[in-house]
Amino acid sequence: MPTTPLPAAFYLRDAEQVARDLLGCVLQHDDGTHVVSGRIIETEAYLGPHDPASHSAAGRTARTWHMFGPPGTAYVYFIYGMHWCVNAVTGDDGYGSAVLIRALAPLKGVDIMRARRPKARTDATLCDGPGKLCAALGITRQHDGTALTGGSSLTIRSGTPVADHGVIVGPRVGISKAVDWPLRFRVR
DNA sequence: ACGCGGATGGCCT
DNA sequence: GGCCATCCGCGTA
Repeated sequence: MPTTPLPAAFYLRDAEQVARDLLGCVLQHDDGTHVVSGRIIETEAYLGPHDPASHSAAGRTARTWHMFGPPGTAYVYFIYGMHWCVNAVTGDDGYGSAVLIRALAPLKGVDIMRARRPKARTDATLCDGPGKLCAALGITRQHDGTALTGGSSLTIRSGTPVADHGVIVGPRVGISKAVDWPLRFRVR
């Protein structure tokens, strides 16, 4: 029996809670030829327009359009002229909160990941960064605005739950505002 | 084991 | 024009 994607109701909660609960779940890309997936081991919450570090703080622009979409939407953006990053939109449609997927532990299609990321020296470094995991899974602009809840090639599915004592909470990285807000979650 | 800087391009002011 | 929710390689220990 195939696993089923997490429903929209899962994402219709505070970004902080969704970020915590996404740990242990599985991000999967099935392009029709290959299935590539990984267990989510690091996330960051971006709370909404009132969060200075959130892309939604600048309002709904062409770039940030899908961050304001319905819960369970993929918000994929291009950064530093080189890298893609993927978020899961949370909260009410139009609100503008999301969870950045920061790292995975490879599960399926490791050989495909290695072909897509020939510079990775070990399996552990195939997906241990937001740009790396998008490269390894083949996530690009084509996934921006698609539903993670099914009907698209990119989905998030339930996995092995992570106990509270197995979660490390800390500040978000790579940002210049609200640098002390403890919204980064990582599997120990 | 760190720290630093170049790559590289879209978007907002 | 400047700023990025990054990655990689090279330098110094």
